[in-house]
Amino acid sequence: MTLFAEVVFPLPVDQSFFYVVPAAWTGAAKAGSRVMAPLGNKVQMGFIVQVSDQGPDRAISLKEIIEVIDEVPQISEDILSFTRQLSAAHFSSWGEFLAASLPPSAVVKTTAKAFLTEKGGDALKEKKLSRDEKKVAEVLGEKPYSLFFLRKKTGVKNISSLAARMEKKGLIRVERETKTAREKKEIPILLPPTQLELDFSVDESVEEAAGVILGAMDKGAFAPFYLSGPGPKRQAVYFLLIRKILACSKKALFLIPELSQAGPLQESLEKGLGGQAVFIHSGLSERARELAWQKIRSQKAGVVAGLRSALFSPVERLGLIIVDDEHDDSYLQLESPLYDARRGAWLRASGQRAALVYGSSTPSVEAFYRAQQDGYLLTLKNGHKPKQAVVIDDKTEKGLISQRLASGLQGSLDEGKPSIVFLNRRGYASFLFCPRCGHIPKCGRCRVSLAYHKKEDRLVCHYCRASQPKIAACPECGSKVLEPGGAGVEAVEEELRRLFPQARIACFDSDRVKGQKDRDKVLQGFQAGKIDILVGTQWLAHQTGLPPVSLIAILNPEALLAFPDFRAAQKTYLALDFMMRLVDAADKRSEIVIQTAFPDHHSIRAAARRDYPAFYREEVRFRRLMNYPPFSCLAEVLLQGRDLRSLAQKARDIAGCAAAFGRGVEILGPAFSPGATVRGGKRVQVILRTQKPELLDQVLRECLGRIKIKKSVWRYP
DNA sequence: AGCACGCCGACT
DNA sequence: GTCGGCGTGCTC
Repeated sequence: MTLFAEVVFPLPVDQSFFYVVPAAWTGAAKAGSRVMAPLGNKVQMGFIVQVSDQGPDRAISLKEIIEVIDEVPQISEDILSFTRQLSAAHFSSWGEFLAASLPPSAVVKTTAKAFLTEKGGDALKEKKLSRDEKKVAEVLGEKPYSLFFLRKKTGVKNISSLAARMEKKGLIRVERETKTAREKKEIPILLPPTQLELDFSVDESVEEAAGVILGAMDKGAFAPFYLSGPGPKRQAVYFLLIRKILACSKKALFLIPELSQAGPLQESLEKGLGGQAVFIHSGLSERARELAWQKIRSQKAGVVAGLRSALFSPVERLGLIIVDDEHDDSYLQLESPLYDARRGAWLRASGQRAALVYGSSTPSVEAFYRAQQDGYLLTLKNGHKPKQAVVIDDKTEKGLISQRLASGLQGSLDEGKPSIVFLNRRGYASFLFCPRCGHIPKCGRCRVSLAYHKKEDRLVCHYCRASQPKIAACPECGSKVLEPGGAGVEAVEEELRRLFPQARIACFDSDRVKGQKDRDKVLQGFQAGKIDILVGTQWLAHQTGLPPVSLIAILNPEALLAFPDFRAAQKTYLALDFMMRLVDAADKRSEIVIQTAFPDHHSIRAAARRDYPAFYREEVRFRRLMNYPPFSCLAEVLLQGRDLRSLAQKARDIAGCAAAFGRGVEILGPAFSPGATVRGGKRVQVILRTQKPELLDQVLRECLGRIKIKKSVWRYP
């Protein structure tokens, strides 16, 4: 009897492949085993996901598996089933998810090394080679290189096909070898100076919430919860739950969205649980990562904490998954394999009959609503009211920095305390305009206004990053003056220097701060008190190791409201809340100033008062009125491609397919996606909306199953 | 992802 | 006319 294996590969391909299992391997070939199998003209590592005596439905000639690597399957049933569901939910590669659940050493990669042949050497001497061939031959003349380095050294874009052509001609020889991941340098987490743990008391609301969850955990069934309340109180609940998990020798996963919050958690996990906790993050060295994985796989880690990818840790006897700061969109992985770790946590917890606890002090509207409706919301008492912000109406002020803010900054300077000024706009001005004819220089490709960067004296397109020298005169009417509009961080920095010539001011944006070195230099300088005022974009707020400061100023947060996204208000609220957290709560004289043209918008007003319920009430009203999630189901389908014509055709195919479902499916678009051009490709978006989630599932499966194109799908709720 | 095949502009 | 650029499609 012939045995067949269905195999998936860690490639960005949402598809499985069938192979014949040779007699020699029939014993070892099991679902979850790693195999080496021929794919195209290479041998690739893949994962068996199913073994059966039935081949595929369609008649295709099958190849044989070359080798079954594992005697015992490396991937457990649980992980197999979890990743299959996750992949189906996101139209994302199953094989890539499986690779994510293995230590780097277990992911076999094939690398190609190129050697110059004698014939190639002769051809180089005799100058018989084309421009690119010559480059390759010259580089390989020194010594053999991998294709990866060959591309770097020669700058030839399509190096693999060139190498293949040269190999055919006998100019070079390409040897393939299987390799495990290469060594990486360790990046330590910058710990912020120890902050006072306010309000860590276990009050009755903490005990009550923990009691409810513990009760559900005792039953050993899947149970979701949403823990709404201040951070320290949530932390207290989490630790009660974890202690219980460890007591009955089960395991817990603890997810956080970003490294910037990792420091304190890592500390308290290590302090509180000793050797039981493993923290995995992107900064770990290969060796440290390997050790962590060994500890997880030998089931010695009671708690695995980390960012979204920790979700794939192969822990058995999983009893609890914590997803803290649920509102944070860092739970979305935007590169292949695409997924939403919040949805993933739900799938994994329900598959392994574990308790699931989402937590946040500023929940996403969709999740909060659902928790309320389905009766799994647990609210923790608010402790000390956090510091509120002073809101200044921009329209009544002249200049970039209001009187009120200037005096606040002066106060901080006088006391020798640090301040941060946020403005989410890079460069000096977001556009230039001609005061005589009103012309605004635009990017030829993206048709958006060009930003002016004064330091480089250039015009830059913030969409496609193309830049050009500043234009001296208006190209329309020849006027010699072009005026800046829409002030950016550079302009704020300039204005601050004018107002406070004696102050030490630095600017933190992606233009000025490039790479780890710059970053550390500025942040360490700020930590050490060598900078009085730090000006930055929102990027600054997401850095690890920022010390609490005595004045936070936020300029024009309303820019975030302009995004064409139904969650714009929520994003604005979250961004404001996030920046405001950096204020030094222990310093009674510290303050937060928000300068805005929309002081009455509900997200700005509520954020300034740190009043999430007020924001939620207003936002839910708006969502209901507009029939947005959570009152409908919405999927954003994003298509990527270089050729606009075929892109548009496929977008229309999808829209047409969805239209066949009739009135129950609302189709918005196709339209160009905000974000326009990415890496030489255009993006087109189709939004589908239904009332019932099952219908949306069905439509997506039907419409996206067959149409082959690089796509990403995000669903709400 | 990697690689082959196929179609268009600038060169021996 | 070819070379080589990129765009499209396939890999069991």
